[in-house]
Amino acid sequence: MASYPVRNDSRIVLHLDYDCFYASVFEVEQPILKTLPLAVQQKQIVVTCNYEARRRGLHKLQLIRDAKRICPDVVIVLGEDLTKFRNASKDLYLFVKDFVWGGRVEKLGFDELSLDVTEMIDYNVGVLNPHDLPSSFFHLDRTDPTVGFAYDAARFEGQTDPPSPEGCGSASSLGLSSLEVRLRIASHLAGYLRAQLEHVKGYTATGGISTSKLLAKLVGNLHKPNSQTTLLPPYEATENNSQGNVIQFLDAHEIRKIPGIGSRLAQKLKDHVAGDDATDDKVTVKDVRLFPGMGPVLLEKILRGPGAPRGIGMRMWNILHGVDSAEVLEARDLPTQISIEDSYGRLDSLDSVRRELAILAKSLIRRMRTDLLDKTDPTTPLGRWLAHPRTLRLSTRPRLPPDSDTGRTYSASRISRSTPLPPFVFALDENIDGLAERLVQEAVLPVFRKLHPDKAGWALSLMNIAVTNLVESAGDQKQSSGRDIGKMFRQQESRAVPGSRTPPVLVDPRGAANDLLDAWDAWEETDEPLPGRMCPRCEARIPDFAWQAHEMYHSSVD
DNA sequence: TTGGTGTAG
DNA sequence: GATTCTACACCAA
Repeated sequence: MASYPVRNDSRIVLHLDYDCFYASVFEVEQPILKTLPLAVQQKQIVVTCNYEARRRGLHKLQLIRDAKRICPDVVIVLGEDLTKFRNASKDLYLFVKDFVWGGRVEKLGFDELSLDVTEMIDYNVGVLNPHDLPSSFFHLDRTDPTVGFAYDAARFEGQTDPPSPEGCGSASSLGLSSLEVRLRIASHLAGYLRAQLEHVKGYTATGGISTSKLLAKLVGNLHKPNSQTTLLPPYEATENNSQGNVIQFLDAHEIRKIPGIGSRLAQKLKDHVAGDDATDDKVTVKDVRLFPGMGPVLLEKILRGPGAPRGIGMRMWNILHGVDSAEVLEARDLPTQISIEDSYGRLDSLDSVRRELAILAKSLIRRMRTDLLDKTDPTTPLGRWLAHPRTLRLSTRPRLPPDSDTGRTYSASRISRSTPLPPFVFALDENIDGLAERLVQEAVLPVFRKLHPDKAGWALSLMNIAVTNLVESAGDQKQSSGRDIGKMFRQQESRAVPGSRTPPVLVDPRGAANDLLDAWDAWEETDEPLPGRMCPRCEARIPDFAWQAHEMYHSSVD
């Protein structure tokens, strides 16, 4: 017999999805909009619209022209600048995270969260009074028993899938699996969090409750908007339920609807299970799962190819059985890249390119300052860089992809080139416009020529500039990469060059410190005294290997 | 490290 | 498909 994946249902995961998020941000700003059909515009399309607009036939990714024709009184707001969405998203994230023990909240884009609430649920299972489930109290705080909310633990909050037979109340609770109890309690936590989100912050959300990110997200899609769904046990096969609800639930899904299976993977899977003739058929998870010979090995063979991750066969086999071991990860402190882009009808003169690049560069430097600067430290009033991107990337999209005739194969529509990011962009006392102009002149235009060496002939529909390759500054309290800054200072003192009166200063840790740290590691291997010289500004001894960075520090701070 | 693909919202 | 403006993981070279 082939071996089948085994689910680990020890965790409880909530998924939250703010309803039509961009539109809601405007509605919170201007509540009158809630009563009107509202569409958010980027360029010539409706990126999202509120439910009043959907009732009148509008939908996401619709042409503005069509939207106006179908619903002439639609209110249209511009949503190309993502700043306010980014800010609202962060605010809501921090709001929710405050409730969740251990801060186990992961962000998926601007409008979705996954919460690992296992600890909270298991604690609340422990304090349950099995003789009086209807008057339970959910404890949101381990230490203060007054913090929480009353709820009825004999029933599920919101919807379930499959729908729960009415009237299976506390009487049957004796024989209930602990998973059912835990999911029931979790459904009330989800309901509470959604109510808080709505009443405190003004945002409605849709929820999903299950035992993994995958299942919670999928089941959350069942009842939208402003509702929630719990995937009901039994998850495993029983006498009455030959498959278990997880397989039942997943099997009905079209393969493309499974998170992680995009159009490419879906097409490959369809080609194999449906064959070349039946191209229009909807292929479901069940069709793939039960295909003759199906298993991790066949899946690996089907899905292998350029760009496919290793081990994808096994991962896919797991997913087809509802097995998702991916942990809920806390959102990063810092992004791995920041990019700004704009699209254009036709960009074909160097002058217009230069103008647009300057606009993009300004936004990029603004973003770097808002996302990469620590402004909380009073000793550095202008802010302190938490990370220094080392690479600048320019991407463009030619108006027509050169390989557009055959329609058959892929159109790698974007092309890009990179260059080191010149450090002057980190100067905080210069104005952004000046820095942006200089950045375009000295870095972006040279890469542009690398991308488009021909003087003409190109016509661009999109340009994107990004900073990547972020090197975190050696943090003041945080370990930058497992290295102990305090130890470095201590060792340095104990081995200070004889005759130097002042204790040596290594270098300001806000600089790009990684090269220094490497040099330090190398020196630690030796028994040599540390060579260095005095800095007149600091009246301190600076190690030679740190001298260059130390001068940069003065030039950027003074 | 760079340039590109695929996925997501 | 691509339409918008991103962000991330992962691949080969």
